[in-house]
Amino acid sequence: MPANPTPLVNGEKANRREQILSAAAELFAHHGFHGVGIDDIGAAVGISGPALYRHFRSKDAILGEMLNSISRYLLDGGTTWASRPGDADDTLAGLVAFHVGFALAHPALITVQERNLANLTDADRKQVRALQRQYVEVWVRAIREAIPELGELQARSAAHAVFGLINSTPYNRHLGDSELAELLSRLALGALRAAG
Amino acid sequence: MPANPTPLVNGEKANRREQILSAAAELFAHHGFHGVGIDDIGAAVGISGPALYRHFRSKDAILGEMLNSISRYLLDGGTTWASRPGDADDTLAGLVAFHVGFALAHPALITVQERNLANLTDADRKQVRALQRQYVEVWVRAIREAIPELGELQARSAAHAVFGLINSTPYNRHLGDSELAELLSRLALGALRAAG
DNA sequence: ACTGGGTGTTAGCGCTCGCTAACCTGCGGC
DNA sequence: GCCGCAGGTTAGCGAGCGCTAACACCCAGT
Repeated sequence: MPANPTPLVNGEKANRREQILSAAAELFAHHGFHGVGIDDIGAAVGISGPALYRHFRSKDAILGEMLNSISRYLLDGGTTWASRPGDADDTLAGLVAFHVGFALAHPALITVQERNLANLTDADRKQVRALQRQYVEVWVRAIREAIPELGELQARSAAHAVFGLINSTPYNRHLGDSELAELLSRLALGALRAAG
Repeated sequence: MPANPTPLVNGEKANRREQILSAAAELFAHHGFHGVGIDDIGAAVGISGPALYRHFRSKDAILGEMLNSISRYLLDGGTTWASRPGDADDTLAGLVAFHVGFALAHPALITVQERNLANLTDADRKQVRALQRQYVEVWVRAIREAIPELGELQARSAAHAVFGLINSTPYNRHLGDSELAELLSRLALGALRAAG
């Protein structure tokens, strides 16, 4: 896990840019990119409308920076966990726990990343897609080492399926955080084990 | 499974309304509700713009009818499978297979239903939510009968997680349909079995 | 033959949106 | 004590949106 990587939105004593990103994430998650106006985002951080342009070049740039930093965070964390010493099962369990932790801590970011890729600038989308592809590759390698009977394509499909499973956190607010984390991890690992 | 329930979008020899719903589903899935204009939808079925209002009262009505029919189809199918005679494991496997089949046949509808609930009219959203809640309940009951050591809340969370898993079909186009169906079913059942 | 409903067209209204322009204010550094 | 800039304000532009109005056409039924 990155040591102190741009705090990745926590809404507390963040500076303006981070405040804006945090508020925008929540709004985009609820209403979709096109459903949120520049004025809405401004209002959510106590300034009004065009003041945002002191901090971001455009509305697209807000989404771009948001998705880029999410993808980079996941890739960095995933890479770190994947390169830890330990056997294949532990590595996979570590990856699962890492992803579950993120999805639990930032359901809004999960939602935005899943829904708003298409609203990115071409350049931003290319970057984000590249990062996401690398993250998937990390998972594919880890899965195939832990469950060798899976082929490349099966492992990739399984990875996407497990992302879908874990990324259900936005719809999953009935259980306490730690109990949900436990459950999701068990479901994810159980699914993968059953794939072999 | 409903006998011959409004064909639920297949784009072939459907009548105008169904053609429109099918095209709109694809567009909404790719660009989001607000990212698609009335003219885009018209163009996709070979008519232009305002002609849509001969078939739907408003753009919101298109989305409303789309999500309503999806939810109703799932609930009907789920209820049918759940009330089949057979032991709890078979029932659960049937539900999984039913949902997998739908997600494979209609990835665009899956995407739209996941992303665009918030863009519905208040009245439509209430209806759709009610149908979805009932569908979840069907699953919760089936899960708890097959895996009695799960509590109500755990079963509900597991249901949402499995939906996320199966609904990964839009990102999952590398494997052939039947192989993917097989894999997703195994993953889903494996996850649930591991939850106990 | 005529009529009328069903289905299409184009023009254009009114509104909202992203963004820019022009201006104001508070404050740290010389 | 003044300057300059960071960060805020309001007014308003141009474009695009959903939707309506007004009109045209085809064809089935009498």
